[in-house]
Amino acid sequence: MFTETDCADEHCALSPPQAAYQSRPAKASRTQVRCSSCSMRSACMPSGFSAPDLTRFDAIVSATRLVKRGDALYRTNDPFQSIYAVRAGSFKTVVMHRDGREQVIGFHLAGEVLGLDGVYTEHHSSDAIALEDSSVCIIPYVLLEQMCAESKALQQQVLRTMSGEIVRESSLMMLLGTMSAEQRVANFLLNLSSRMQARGYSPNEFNLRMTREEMGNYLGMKLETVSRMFSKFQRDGLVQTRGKQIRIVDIEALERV
Amino acid sequence: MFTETDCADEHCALSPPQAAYQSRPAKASRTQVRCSSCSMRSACMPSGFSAPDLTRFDAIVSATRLVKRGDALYRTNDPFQSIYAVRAGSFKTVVMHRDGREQVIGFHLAGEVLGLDGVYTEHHSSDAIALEDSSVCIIPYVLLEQMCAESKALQQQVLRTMSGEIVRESSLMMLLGTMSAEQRVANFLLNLSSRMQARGYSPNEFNLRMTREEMGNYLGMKLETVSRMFSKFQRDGLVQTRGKQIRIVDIEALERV
DNA sequence: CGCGCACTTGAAGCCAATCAAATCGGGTGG
DNA sequence: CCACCCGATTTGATTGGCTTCAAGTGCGCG
Repeated sequence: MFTETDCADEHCALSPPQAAYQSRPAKASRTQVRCSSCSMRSACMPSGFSAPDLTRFDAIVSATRLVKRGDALYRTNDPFQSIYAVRAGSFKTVVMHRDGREQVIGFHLAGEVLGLDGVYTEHHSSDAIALEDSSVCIIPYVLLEQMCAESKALQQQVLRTMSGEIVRESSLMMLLGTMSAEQRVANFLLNLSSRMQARGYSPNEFNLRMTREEMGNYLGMKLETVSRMFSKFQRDGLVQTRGKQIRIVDIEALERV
Repeated sequence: MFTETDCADEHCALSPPQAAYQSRPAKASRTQVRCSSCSMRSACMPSGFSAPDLTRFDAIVSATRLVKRGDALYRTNDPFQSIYAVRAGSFKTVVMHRDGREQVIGFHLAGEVLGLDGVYTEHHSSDAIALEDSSVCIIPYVLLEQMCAESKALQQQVLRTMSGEIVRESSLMMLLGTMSAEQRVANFLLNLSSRMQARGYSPNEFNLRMTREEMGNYLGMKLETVSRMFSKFQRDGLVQTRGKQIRIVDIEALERV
């Protein structure tokens, strides 16, 4: 929900280099962006918004921010002020263990929301790192809260989004708690595939924006194991990979794993 | 948040058997219960509620329901109508894999909320099973939504609760993704310990309400492994166990694991 | 061109799962 | 009250899957 994109870019790096990327702390750009004309809108705001709702919402989402590959949108313990919608690019969110090991909580594509973890304590409890040069819409939380009191549709949407995050995390726990390495990787690819499809890309062929290690940190396994599973799927004719390029050859077989 | 208990019972089974337990689908009892006089209130509604807020909230939480040990409060795909606050007793929430393996998503003690997963699709995405004879406060979601539009404090509280659930699940993912069996069990005991303490019980000595298998399904391991870790901690003088009774002897050592 | 980083692949080791058996404990019926 | 039963738990022996360690390859970029 809540994203805006006026550029129909390739969901990879930001399309034209309209401005030099800023380093943190970055000033947000105030170029007029509009949800009403955003190409991510269908992914971002699943219907139900009336025209006046949309107009009001446009008003509070007046800024965007560019985040360079590898940079943080926010970090653990940063004070919570806004949630973000990915306009273009992609992010990972990560929680760190004291010993340095990290668990990737999620990968976030264009049209998805980031930062809801901060509502609880008013501080973020994870790091959000850009996997590529990316841009986000900034949604100041106090304004969102305020608008929720005024618009029933928006309130419902916010609650639904939060609940969706809870459900998403539940199924990741299922994956981490009960599945074999092979099943985890298959599951991961299928999940990415359907999300790519929902964004209008081919579900069978796309680019992985994260490293094997990041996938491993997401799936609860080592990068070598991820690599081995990719090789195995390739041997068995389920996928074809070349580095970060992936082509899903036999989606049904992948589902049966 | 949102629990009520007028009986200061032993956080285990329901205190006096005031009524025969009903089987599902159960009619909710309409005995007058009040958040304002609820012993779980501090755990349930972390301050910030004005007197009028509280009164209004009392009005929508007018019913409770008894759930017998082993029975479901709701099941996956049940239509979502209410969220629940545990008044007395305890629950597990579970998601099932197609092959029958199950992942326990959480254990819920008195004063904790259940059912937020249902907001997303208007159907529950997990089963909630009572670990012992328990009772819950029923909070009809449509009324809650409505009241959220009227009370800023309540709206904030609901959003915070949801966010808290997201954060809680994140740290469980961290556990499942990165920790050894030993660390998982230690972590689990410490977590329970602090929650018992928050409820006014001894943090060092309490009853485990779930079986070894349920702990294993929560921690992503087999019941035998859970048992072995308990034995190991006992050998090393960190805890003493006798069946479901547990006494934490060396909490610092447990934290260092 | 060559450096560094990401990735692949092989071999060995280890932790947790599996299989198996014994014990405990609570509840029941004789 | 006691014998018995069944589920829960503990413990041991073995297996297997994933990690660890190590070496080598591929590739983008300065």
